[in-house]
Amino acid sequence: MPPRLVRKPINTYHHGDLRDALVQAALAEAEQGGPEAINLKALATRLGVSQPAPYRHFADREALLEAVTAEAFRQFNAILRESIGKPSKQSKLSRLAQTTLDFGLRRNGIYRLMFASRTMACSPKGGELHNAAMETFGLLLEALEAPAVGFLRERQALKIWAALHGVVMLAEQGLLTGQVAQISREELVEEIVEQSKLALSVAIKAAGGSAVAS
Amino acid sequence: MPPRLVRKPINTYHHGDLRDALVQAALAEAEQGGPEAINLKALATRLGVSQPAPYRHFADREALLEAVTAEAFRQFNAILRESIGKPSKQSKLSRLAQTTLDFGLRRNGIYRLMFASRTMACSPKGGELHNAAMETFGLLLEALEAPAVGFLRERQALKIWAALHGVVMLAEQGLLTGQVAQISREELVEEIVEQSKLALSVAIKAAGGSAVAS
DNA sequence: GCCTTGAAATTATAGCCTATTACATTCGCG
DNA sequence: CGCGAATGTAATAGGCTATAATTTCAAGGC
Repeated sequence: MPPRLVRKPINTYHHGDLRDALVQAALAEAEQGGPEAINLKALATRLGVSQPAPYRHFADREALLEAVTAEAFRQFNAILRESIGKPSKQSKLSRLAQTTLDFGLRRNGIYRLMFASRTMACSPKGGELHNAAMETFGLLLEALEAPAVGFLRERQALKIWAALHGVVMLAEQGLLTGQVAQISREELVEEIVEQSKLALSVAIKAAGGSAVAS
Repeated sequence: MPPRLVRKPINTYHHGDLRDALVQAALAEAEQGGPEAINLKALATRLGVSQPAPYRHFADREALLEAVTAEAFRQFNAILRESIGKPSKQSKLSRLAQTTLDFGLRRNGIYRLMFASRTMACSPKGGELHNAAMETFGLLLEALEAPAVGFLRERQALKIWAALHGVVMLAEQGLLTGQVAQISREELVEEIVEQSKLALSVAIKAAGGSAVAS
């Protein structure tokens, strides 16, 4: 990304930084209502420009969504990175997992934009968005401190990712309520983390102790 | 559901069974393109009625989506029930899990309608849709053949559900590809199942052998 | 058999949103 | 200064949801 220069709107005709303003405003909008809450007309009006103005910067609504999603990933990855960076009694994986849960619920609209929208599903495999998501996965992999690299570790990381993602999505859909017990989401995530660590160490031993890397 | 009577469209003015026809047509549409592919105008035209005709049977688009989602759950639950019913070398849980994966990918549009749409998220807790989803969870609970009932079993079932759901969603988003290895989704699901069964038996032992039903 | 009644569908229309086209304004570089 | 590219506006088309007023039809009571 070329650093977009920010100019003051001296005269009202040219906004000065409409592109970024649109992305930020759309992100704020999506935070509450998710992808479907992003309305180009409303955004343009709010930013004080005419309705077609956004089309100077984005080919269509979908293009704006992509830019917003990219920005969302930037923020999310930064938050994750910070969470596994700071020293703590808990393990890196546990911190990353809890941070993901918190983000996924608190900022659910943005989370859905990143992990449950057509924008991502339709994004090509080598593209910016896919790479951003792979960076997220990379952080999870990093947080999964384990002697083994390669297959075993990566498979376990994928399983953790899936479980974590599933908890967030089910919780948001109101489906994480057991019939017998009320179960705390944080506890559930913690169990997933512990269970996964255990399973990985067992798998490593089974694969032959120090003969790691696949 | 009152059994809706099916009449022959002798004269073209009255369709005769528009409500059901709409649900079925919408379900077919969603199968490919998901919830957002459901277009009342197009459905009406295809069924040979005017655009406003659907509003005789559904208050708005959302109401149709709810009916379609309910029908989807009916089908999904029936398929799951069948999968754990038939005798097999594999465990019930394994069969249910693989069936879910298959359904979630093959009929992804419908799956998203059930588990990743605003329709479900906005549906009230005691309502038809929520109950249908709880029935799905009940089948998972049933498939998780374990001596323990209560907390332990339910928590483990929720973790499995989340992991399974996560695998389907991530796979659909094209995010289930590791950096090192190509991993089969079926294998991943199988690992989740095995790992979960193991964890449950460990937890039961730790909780005090036969002193089940925490 | 006719006539009332209500369900189901129709035509017409309004409103919102996306998107395009043609025109206007401004920036900044030579 | 002046010109071209970038940015914004006005006008407009097209699609989808939804509502209002009107029409068609089946069914049952008298």
